Amino acid sequence: MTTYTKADRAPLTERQEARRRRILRATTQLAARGGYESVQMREVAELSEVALGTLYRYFPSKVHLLVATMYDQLDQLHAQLRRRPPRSANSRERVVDTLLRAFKGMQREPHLTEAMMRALQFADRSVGAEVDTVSRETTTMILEAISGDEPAAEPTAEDLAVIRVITHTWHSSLIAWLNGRASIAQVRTDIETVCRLIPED
Amino acid sequence: MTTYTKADRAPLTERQEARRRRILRATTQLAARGGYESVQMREVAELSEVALGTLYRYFPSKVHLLVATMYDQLDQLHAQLRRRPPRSANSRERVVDTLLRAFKGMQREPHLTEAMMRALQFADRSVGAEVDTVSRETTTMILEAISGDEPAAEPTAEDLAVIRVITHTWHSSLIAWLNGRASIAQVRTDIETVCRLIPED
DNA sequence: GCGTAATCTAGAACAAGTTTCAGTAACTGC
DNA sequence: GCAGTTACTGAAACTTGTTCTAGATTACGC
Repeated sequence: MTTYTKADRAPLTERQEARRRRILRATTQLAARGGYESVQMREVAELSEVALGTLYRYFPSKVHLLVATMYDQLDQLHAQLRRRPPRSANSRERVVDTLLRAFKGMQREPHLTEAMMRALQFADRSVGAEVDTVSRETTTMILEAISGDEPAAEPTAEDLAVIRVITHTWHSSLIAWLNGRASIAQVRTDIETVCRLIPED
Repeated sequence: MTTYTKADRAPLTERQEARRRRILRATTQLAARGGYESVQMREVAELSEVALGTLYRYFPSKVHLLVATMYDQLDQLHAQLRRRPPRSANSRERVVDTLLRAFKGMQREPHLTEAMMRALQFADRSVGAEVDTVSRETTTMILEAISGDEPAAEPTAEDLAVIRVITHTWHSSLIAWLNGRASIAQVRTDIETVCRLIPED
């Protein structure tokens, strides 16, 4: 069993780590207030007390910054899920529970969610690595929900395909809700619908 | 049965209609050449021989412009599908065929696809109406594939949920491919996987 | 501690989306 | 066919993401 370490990055000095945290905190704060367009690079720099150039050295674009923020938030969610994992009897239910719980959290900070999701969807090739990181973390979370207490078998290609489809639905559906094109009930329905792809156990 | 008319817009004079066409053509051209970032509003204006202000009168933002382009392309695809509809025996297969055929078309113009898809995913509330239009058209296409030659029954809420999930997967999967994060085979797999939600008939 | 290289700062400069405005052209109702 | 309104043009201005520069600061090997 591997330990879950932070994503590998070039090693940072303490002050650098602190700067990085300040930047992410400022981003979260601004995003929570007004969503994607309220995250303005100059404001992030000012609020985190860092020069604009430095901000760009840490995160090479606004999208990188927001995807990193997403990873950060996802990490917190993941930790929370490990503390109190869903307790339903079958894997399908556990996945639905997991996603609905995540959704509930996101409803509490719709602007923040919007900012992160927009960035994630808008990301192009240059953000590939970071998006993959988020994607892997999401996959892990769903896999853990599927396995429950069990030893967590190696996922098959089929499993991974299903998880990809679930993730796709999860993201698009969330965006539709954030844009007022889908109701909360619809998001829930979509999640339940797509989770029917998980074989009963 | 309702006739399939063009999306309703304020009535335009002939020259206005011509301007609109020129703009969309220019957009398609630029997008096909270099994708989302090559569609620059000043260039679109110049290429379509229209003042920048006029461009903005017709399409209030770059995203509006690209979503309108998407609708336009979708319309052509739809017409083509009506001429030569998929002939498979069951609805599930027909939907898979439809989406794979669309995918094949998109592989021919990856930059154009990228531009339209990025815009569609990035669109916020202000583009809600236009995105809905695209969404309805897509839904119609999938519904027609499901019904085949049959009279096309009124879709149930369940049908619509499945179609939403399919559409979500379709879009996200395409984006992942365009960004080099998924292979063509993966897109195909994802489509086949999500289509298992369509009940056998 | 000292010299050197990497990092950080403040601020200007640049790029592309969007807005604005004064003047001209095209349509509409009569 | 004309008056009045609406639409179009060309150009400048404004906004925000991104890049660049010169000088100050910090980290690091010795």
